[in-house]
Amino acid sequence: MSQTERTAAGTLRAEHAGTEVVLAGWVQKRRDFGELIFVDLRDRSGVAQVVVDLEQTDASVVAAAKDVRSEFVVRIRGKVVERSTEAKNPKMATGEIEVVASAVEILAKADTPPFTIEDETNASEELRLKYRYLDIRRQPLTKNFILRDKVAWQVRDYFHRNDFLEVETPILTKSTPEGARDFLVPSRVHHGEFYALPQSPQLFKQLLMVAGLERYYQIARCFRDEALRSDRQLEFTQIDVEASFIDEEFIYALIEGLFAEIFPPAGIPAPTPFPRMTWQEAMDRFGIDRPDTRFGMEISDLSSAVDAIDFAPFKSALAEGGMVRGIVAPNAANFSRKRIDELTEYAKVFGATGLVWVKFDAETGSSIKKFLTPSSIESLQNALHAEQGNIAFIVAGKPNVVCDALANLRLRLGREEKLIPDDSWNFLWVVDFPLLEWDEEGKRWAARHHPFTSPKATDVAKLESDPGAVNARAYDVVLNGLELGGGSIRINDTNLQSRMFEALGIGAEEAKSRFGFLLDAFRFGAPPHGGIALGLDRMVMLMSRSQSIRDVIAFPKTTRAQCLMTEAPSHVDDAQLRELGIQLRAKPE
RNA sequence: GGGGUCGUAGUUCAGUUGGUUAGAAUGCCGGCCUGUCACGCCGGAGGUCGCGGGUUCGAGCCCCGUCGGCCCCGCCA
Repeated sequence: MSQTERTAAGTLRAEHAGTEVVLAGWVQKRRDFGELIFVDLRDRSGVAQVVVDLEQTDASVVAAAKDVRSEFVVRIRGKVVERSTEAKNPKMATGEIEVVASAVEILAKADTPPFTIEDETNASEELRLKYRYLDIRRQPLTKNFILRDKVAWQVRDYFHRNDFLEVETPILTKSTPEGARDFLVPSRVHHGEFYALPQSPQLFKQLLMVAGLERYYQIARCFRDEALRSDRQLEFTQIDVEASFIDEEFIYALIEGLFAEIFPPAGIPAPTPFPRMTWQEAMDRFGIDRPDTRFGMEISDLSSAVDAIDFAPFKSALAEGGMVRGIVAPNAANFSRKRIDELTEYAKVFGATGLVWVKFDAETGSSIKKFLTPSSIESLQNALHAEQGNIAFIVAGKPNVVCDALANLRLRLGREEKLIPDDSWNFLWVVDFPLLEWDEEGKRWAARHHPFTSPKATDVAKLESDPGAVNARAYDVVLNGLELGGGSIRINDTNLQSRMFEALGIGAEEAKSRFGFLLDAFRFGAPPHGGIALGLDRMVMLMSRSQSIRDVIAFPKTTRAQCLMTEAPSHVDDAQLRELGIQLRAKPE
């Protein structure tokens, strides 16, 4: 048999009947009837049934098929035949046909796999991660990587057509303590000094604009030494984009154009232009900067409606500059005391001190019933736009706690009450982010996006007088409440950049030591520029309907930041450490 | 750093108030079988109950610690 001649098993259809094919792949399953043996053969494209029949071939072929076991690697020559009507299997893509074998060759034997290689395996994720190469043999994962490749290809094609250059930026670079924790790499040549792995190619892509490349993109690996989640890994991939002589509208149109090409083939319509919402509106209506607009249950402000309610937590929240806000769910009857208690615990996770509830029905039940009067109930109901039979949940406290708790309650209730329509996809631009946010711990203003984000021209004057009121030329693109990416128009004026650093409490010296190379570059003619970075992993996760980012990354880490297959991270030889000038010290405490 | 949850044949799980020999399904191995595709039938092998300590006459079960998977808060955008 030829070593390379092959037909993809999963592509065989009735129209191929009569052709002679060579299949090579893994044995999905053997069904042995003695002198008649069925072998399901799997390759990357799918599975096809092979028949080894003593009536149609000689005994040596049947004997070879007898030796075959699950996951053996085999090469089979045979003829594609259409199955008889009763023998067709509508559950298989290749179920119209089968391959009658004339030769069976075992290319490699295999131990019994630790879990069954089937679409619906019940193996634990722990086991699947240890034997990741076996997990990827399963069609659902194989398909994810085929999809990921397709998306990456479409991205490159799209940006290429739009005159963007893909440029690689360093993996070994300079630590910039702002933002996430850096991964550090010790320098052998320079004892005591370290490279950092990039959290994103941010500074490099701006330098490429100064370099005059005008339009840059990169499918770039990024590294952040932070806690892992179902949608976060230590290393992840961004579609990183930057362009010169452009404005926000260019970015919106560019990304909408990209999404309109890559999402619809995955069954996700992306009608353009996408709606836009200001950050303030998102926070007021949804309590979060990445609202899921697939359902209502919007947040209502109750600050004046609770004026007449003599309930101490409301009074103190408002007196201390906080807020009282609430959301309304239908079907108050669905909410038992037990369930309300669970929701209260849930609200506390986000820092709420309590959760007030009010059922608007014949005899208004409420956790604060003794503080309510008919008129205060009426004003609450009006402010909440609640109807009879509804239940309201109210949180009082600091603005960020109230928003956080209500936003998460809303999402949970939306899911539990089945208010989120299936197969609905809402793209959204969130715009007009604040430039700065107050860092309570550091007692200073911090950049919400990063220090190179441009303030809105109309707000520049307030940079010193009222930093919190300055809006940024920053934007996020959101799908169904998940942030797909974000970016900004950058500062290209050295004077404005200095004022920004000052607002951030970064002195000239510090700015020079940390970002000197960028500031130097900007003195030599920086074009107006801006860009965006999109989370490729999250996009593929949504397109593949995966529940976890791990399902779209070939070799992911566990939530404890380990690779169960390679057992990384691991100890290294003392000799390696010595060469790097590194001595380990005891863990603190 | 914190909270929750899980850990028992290869795998997925059951295992009563602490009780004598830890079960099931599936997979695996052997035999039979010419139309299966969750093949069927007969037979068989397979256990450090995550790990370490403790309580007890006796621990899979109770207590303490520890390791690991997942989810969440903090963190991260």
